[in-house]
Amino acid sequence: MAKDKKVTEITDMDVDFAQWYTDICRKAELVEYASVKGFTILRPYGYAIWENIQSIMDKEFKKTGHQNVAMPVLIPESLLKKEGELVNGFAPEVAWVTEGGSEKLEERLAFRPTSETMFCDHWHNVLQTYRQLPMLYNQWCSVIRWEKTTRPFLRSREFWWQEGHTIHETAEEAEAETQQQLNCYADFCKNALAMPVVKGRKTDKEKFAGAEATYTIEAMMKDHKALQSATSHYFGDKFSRAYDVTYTGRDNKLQYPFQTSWGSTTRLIGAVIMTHGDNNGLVLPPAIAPIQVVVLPIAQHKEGVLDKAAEVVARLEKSGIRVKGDFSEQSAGWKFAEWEMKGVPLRLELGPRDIEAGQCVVARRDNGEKVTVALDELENKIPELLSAVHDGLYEKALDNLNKHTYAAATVEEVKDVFETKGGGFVKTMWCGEEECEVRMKELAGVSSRCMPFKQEHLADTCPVCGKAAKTMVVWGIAY
RNA sequence: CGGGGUGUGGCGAAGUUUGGUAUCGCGCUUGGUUCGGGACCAAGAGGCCUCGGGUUCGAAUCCCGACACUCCGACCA
Repeated sequence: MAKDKKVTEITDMDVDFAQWYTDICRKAELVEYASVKGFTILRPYGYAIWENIQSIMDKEFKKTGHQNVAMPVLIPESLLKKEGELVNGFAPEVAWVTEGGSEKLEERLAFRPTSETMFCDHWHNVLQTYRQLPMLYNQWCSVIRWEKTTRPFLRSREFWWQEGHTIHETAEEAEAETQQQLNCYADFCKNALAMPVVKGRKTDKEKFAGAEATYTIEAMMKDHKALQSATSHYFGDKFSRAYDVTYTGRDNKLQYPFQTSWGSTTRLIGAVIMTHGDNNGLVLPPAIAPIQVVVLPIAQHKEGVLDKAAEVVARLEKSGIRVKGDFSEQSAGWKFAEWEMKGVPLRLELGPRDIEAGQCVVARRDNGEKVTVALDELENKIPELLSAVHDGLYEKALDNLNKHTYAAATVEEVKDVFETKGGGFVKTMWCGEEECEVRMKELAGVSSRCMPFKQEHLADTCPVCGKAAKTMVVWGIAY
């Protein structure tokens, strides 16, 4: 294997990408399997990543006027069934409660797979006047969907997420909210996760059950597969009508509000693993890394080393950096490998020679580069280096996305990308017919990821049927 | 849900074909020597062999069943 392979606990990604992914999830101590199939335990290190994601995102939501609420976990069957499309979409994966204590329940209760119905029921009760609009709600919770095959973070029967639900006076306002939140996600991916995404609209076939329009951000993983990383839905007044959510409008007439919902999940952690990870393990963007800098004393038995290292930790902590000193008895080499596997962005080495020279060695996790930093300048240099790691990660991810995005004019060309070029995103024109979308899946094995907002005119005709093309679609193999 | 693979101390495996006292490496504990890329020596601890039935004097091993994990499809955040 390559010389830079230093962690042997992790299967190489080029040998077995799926195994590599699972190895990271387990060996970096992010998750552990629970005793029920498809349920996972988020361990302290994994949960800390999620907490960082939550705290950054939550602040963004609040900046635009959203408020957090908590809805019940159980939904009565009758309530869930009021909107036909949503029920049909989720029916195969709903888990039910049928007993309470020793009593059989009169009516089955669904574990929430998503909470549109609960929000609508609540709004039905509390909404009176246009003066209360818009209502901009969000909740952080877990939901249950009885998936058939499961993988940590990517697909599990319970997952943690945030679901935003809003109602508005006008369709335009609701549409704008949908776009605003999609952009919020895309910005988050870029600024916090160092992950570029393609923004676009889902085709009718791929959109959320019951939505009028679904918008998505799609990211490309290191194996060139697509990962839907967040979605934002516009519902029109469909749910309002189904759940009888009404208010008295400015015209003193009864009106139905226009609704949106938008969500992102712990899947984002899976996205980070597969966007930045390497053969030595996890690589975390600094913004969400539970530990941004690990301080490793070298020859720590020697006089003064541990004291100096503790001093460095305290100074960095004081300047607001998430820092940990590893003063355990393990050898230096072992610690290097361990913290590399856990994806810590910066490693700060401090040995007797450094102390004498008034400096330390800082190694970047993203590219392995080592630089010598004067101890006096730590408070300035460490944030600079963290920011450099972020940029380095983003550049690399963007390069991966660009290098594996193709344009195709025929079905054969689409197939060729997946058969000989190792896959990626393929842009083609499309007539807009679902029949052609299905046919593309049959012929080339790809599904439509989205119709990007950034449209290009690649050709005049649909590569499947040859009729006049309406829009450009991006195809890929999805997780 | 269809098709493969796997299940043995915390982790990774050998043993299963041909039934006969449960093995190895890592990790863990204690002591010592080490310490700038996964150190070494010594002594220890730890296992209803995934679970449930069956066959047998005797089952990790053979038979039946269940469950879990995993990979490839279909479905989905």
